[in-house]
Amino acid sequence: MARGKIQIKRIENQTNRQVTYSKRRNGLFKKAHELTVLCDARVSIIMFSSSNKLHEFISPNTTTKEIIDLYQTVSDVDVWSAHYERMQETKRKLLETNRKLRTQIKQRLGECLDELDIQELRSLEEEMENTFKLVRERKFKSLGNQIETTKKKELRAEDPHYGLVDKGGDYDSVLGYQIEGSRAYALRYHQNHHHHYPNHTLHAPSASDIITFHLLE
Amino acid sequence: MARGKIQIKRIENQTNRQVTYSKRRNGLFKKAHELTVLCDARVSIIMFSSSNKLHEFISPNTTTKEIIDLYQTVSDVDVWSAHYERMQETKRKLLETNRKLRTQIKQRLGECLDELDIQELRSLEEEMENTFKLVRERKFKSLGNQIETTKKKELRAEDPHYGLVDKGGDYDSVLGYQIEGSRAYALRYHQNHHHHYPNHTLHAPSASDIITFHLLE
DNA sequence: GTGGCTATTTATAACAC
DNA sequence: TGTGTTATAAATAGCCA
Repeated sequence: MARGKIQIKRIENQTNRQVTYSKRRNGLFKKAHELTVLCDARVSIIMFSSSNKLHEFISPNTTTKEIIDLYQTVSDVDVWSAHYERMQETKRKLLETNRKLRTQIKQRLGECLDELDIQELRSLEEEMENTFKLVRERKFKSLGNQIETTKKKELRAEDPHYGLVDKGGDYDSVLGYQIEGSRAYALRYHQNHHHHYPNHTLHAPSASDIITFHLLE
Repeated sequence: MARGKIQIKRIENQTNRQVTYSKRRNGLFKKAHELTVLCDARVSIIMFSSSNKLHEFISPNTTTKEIIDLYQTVSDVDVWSAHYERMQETKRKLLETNRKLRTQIKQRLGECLDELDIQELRSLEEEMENTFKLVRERKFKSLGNQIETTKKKELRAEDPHYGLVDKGGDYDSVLGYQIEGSRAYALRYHQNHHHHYPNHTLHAPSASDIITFHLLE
């Protein structure tokens, strides 16, 4: 018998509280189940007792994970906000950094020069010249190494048939530029011209040079 | 009047179902609230109607996020894994792209040339020369514009005091080109292992797990 | 989609085993 | 701890606004 009006107030007696928790929990779950069936709704109840024991109810034909996923999608209270927003922010910054890097590369391909002022143009000009020289040097060195290697090889093979200069003149056809990267995106740059290098006696101009940058998104 | 025994079976009448949903939902929430107060428990109810409308109850002094976090920790249901992994993958790709972009810029500054083969060096050399020319042209054009502007200004101001050549002759001493966007990002993952409770199937941890992403500079 | 109303059905507090 | 009983409080279906 429910003797006397029930006070909605914390039950101080530990035992009574525990008993009430158990009974009312069952009542709540029963109601939830009825609601599910009667009204064709999906209900998730997650509860922790004062002693931190977990009990849950979930409507048949669904899962707690589903409900929570849906909850997150539908509600603006994104439950996972702390992590989510931090990761979103990180992503935003990475994309921004990425964008800047792409711009810089474009400028080094001679594009988007409108955005630069005179000082920047001057610096970029200088940079291009410097790097051009560095790369040329490096190329010579690389060529030299290859020639050395080839020379030694040929000597070892006792095969004096080929001349060194001829060997060197054919290098353009030796190596194929390998394009790495699957998801080709962003920027692609094809070049197809001959170039004359006034101070460059060793250079053997190729039929076509192709430079391709595949930048992943 | 509760006329007749209630059948726990889907209410086919759309209107009645809606009304019952509304009323029973309130009843359920009321019960949940009472349980919260009487038994000092924490309850989260998330429900979706048959028309996919979201309704939720959450005990005072807590949040749905708290409950779900705790639920995830205690139960084996990894509620966030899908989102988490998706974002991790995105971040990983962005960082990788970033790294490649940086490498390309470095190569255009004459660094990291060791990684390039002879063909790549040749292409890069050509690129540098081309861009150098383009930038130089652009610079001249820009300078020309400035000189024109200055000339007109001075003519208008009737101030022949300054020579045009002197005006333009000092540009090289101005600021160098700054490469920006060279910040490095890194990701840290902290997780406190929760306690193991051998005798409890489900129990709340005393310390919650924390996942933190640090954006490093 | 609420907010009464009322006859009934349900839930449950207190007690007992 | 759990389970049952019972007097009473609450919930609520159907109806009207």
